[in-house]
Amino acid sequence: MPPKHMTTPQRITKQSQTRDSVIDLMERFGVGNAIPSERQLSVDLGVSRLTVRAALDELVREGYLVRRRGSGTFVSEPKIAQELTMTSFSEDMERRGMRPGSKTLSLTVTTAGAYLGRCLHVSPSERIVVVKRLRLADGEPMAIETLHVRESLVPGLLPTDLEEHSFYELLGERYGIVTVGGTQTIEPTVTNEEESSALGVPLHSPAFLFERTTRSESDEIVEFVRSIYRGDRYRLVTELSRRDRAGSVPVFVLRDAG
Amino acid sequence: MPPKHMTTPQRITKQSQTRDSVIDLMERFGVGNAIPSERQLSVDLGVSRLTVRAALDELVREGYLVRRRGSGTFVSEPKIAQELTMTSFSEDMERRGMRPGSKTLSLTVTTAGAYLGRCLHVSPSERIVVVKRLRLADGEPMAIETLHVRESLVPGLLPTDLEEHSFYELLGERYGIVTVGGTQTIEPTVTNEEESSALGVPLHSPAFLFERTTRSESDEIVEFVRSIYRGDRYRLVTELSRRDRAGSVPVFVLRDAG
DNA sequence: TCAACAGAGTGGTATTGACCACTTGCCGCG
DNA sequence: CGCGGCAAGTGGTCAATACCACTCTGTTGA
Repeated sequence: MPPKHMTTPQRITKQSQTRDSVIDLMERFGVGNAIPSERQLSVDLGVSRLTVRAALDELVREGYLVRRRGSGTFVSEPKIAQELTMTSFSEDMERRGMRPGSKTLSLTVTTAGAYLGRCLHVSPSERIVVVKRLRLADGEPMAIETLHVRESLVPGLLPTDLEEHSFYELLGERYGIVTVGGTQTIEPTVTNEEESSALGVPLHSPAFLFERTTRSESDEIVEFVRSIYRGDRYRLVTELSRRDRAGSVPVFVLRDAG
Repeated sequence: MPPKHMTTPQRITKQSQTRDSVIDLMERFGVGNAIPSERQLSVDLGVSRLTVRAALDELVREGYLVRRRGSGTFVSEPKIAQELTMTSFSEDMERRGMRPGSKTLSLTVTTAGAYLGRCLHVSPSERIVVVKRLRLADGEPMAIETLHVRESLVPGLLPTDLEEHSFYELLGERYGIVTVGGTQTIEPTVTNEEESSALGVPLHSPAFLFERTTRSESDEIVEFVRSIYRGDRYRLVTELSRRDRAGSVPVFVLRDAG
């Protein structure tokens, strides 16, 4: 049964190959140094300068490179911040050079009910797996994550599975579900008794409330996640610009303790 | 005395002219309809197709247009949300179709001190104007804004000035200071007694704390603003995507009351 | 010795031309 | 009447080329 609607979300284009080559070069040249000029890259990689520019444009937008007109294109400081994009807690922590941890507080199965049913686009009577996890960075509690997913999507899911793997890895490797996008909302909130004791912060401490729904390739809702992030350890940082051409990407910054 | 370092932040390029033309067309064709094809635009506007594409790329990134391969480029739903970019409260409210308001709570002059001096890149003994304003939308309090700016930059600033004009308009028109960018951080917090009574919310209500420093053309720090936004009326919304090419721009959404 | 200048190199913008993959709707065949 | 396929039109990608404005550096002249 061939897929009727074959989407090619990750087509191999010269631009994406160029992007990857440039990323290699960035590591080789190191932070603060200039990479070869656009014209040079276009010769070396055998693509047109336009293609090189398109690839560099991306990397500049994502903050990996800085252009200086008349001077060159330079590798920028590595961000100690998480882009506010589709990354898992585990991936994020590894990028920061910290040891990610996950402690499953509970794993229960209930029916969706009205609110969850609407979030997940399923019948209110659908059986839903609810997993509550404590997220750790170098052993310190950083966030509480409550995951909601249809039981039929992840049969046989065990609490220990989630302690060793990223949930997105599990979805992709064991269940063959590829996530492609989602919507996330962020609000300020305060911790309740349960959250305070789990996170080790005073009662009613300021915190970020993240709510995220994730979609699969076939545009189905895969999960609904509700996360509480410690407000004393995280902040959002945005570079602003007037009538900007590039479009800055906010980053989610983990602060130093104390 | 000619400026030694003449920057041209807003050069007139064919791309920007094309952008403006397309914005006109968008309004003429209306939401949901397709604008002329890239090839057609390139003929009509007398520019190359790549130039058209570059202009459309921007508008797509900013969410005004949606491309459908093989079909056309369509005007997307107007966002009821504020991009997390360099816009003033007044501009933002007008775009939402609400009546912006501003009530100056206090205007004092002090010395910068250690912390403010660092934020504004001035001596701790520098004289600083501190303005505390209540921001209203259709008469309802939405945020408290505390503005810090060097007195020497804005001589003769009056409380009433700020009730009738956007501060950025004042800076540009009366003082000849053009702002070009800045950095903004966002944290969760709770309201104190003063903030609660001014905003009309219970004590210790969740709120967003925005801190923003703004730079001028000559790369000097112009202002430092600390704002408290009601957490029950605002939320941040982000569209997520895996390995996205476009880079999604988070938006700051004003929720319905109640 | 030092300042001013010229040139090479860089990113920024723009054009023209071409091919591919996809969507859509029309037309003709069964 | 219904269905399939074909063709036109669309956005997506890429090449080769040209010129501009800016930065930096090395040379030259005072």
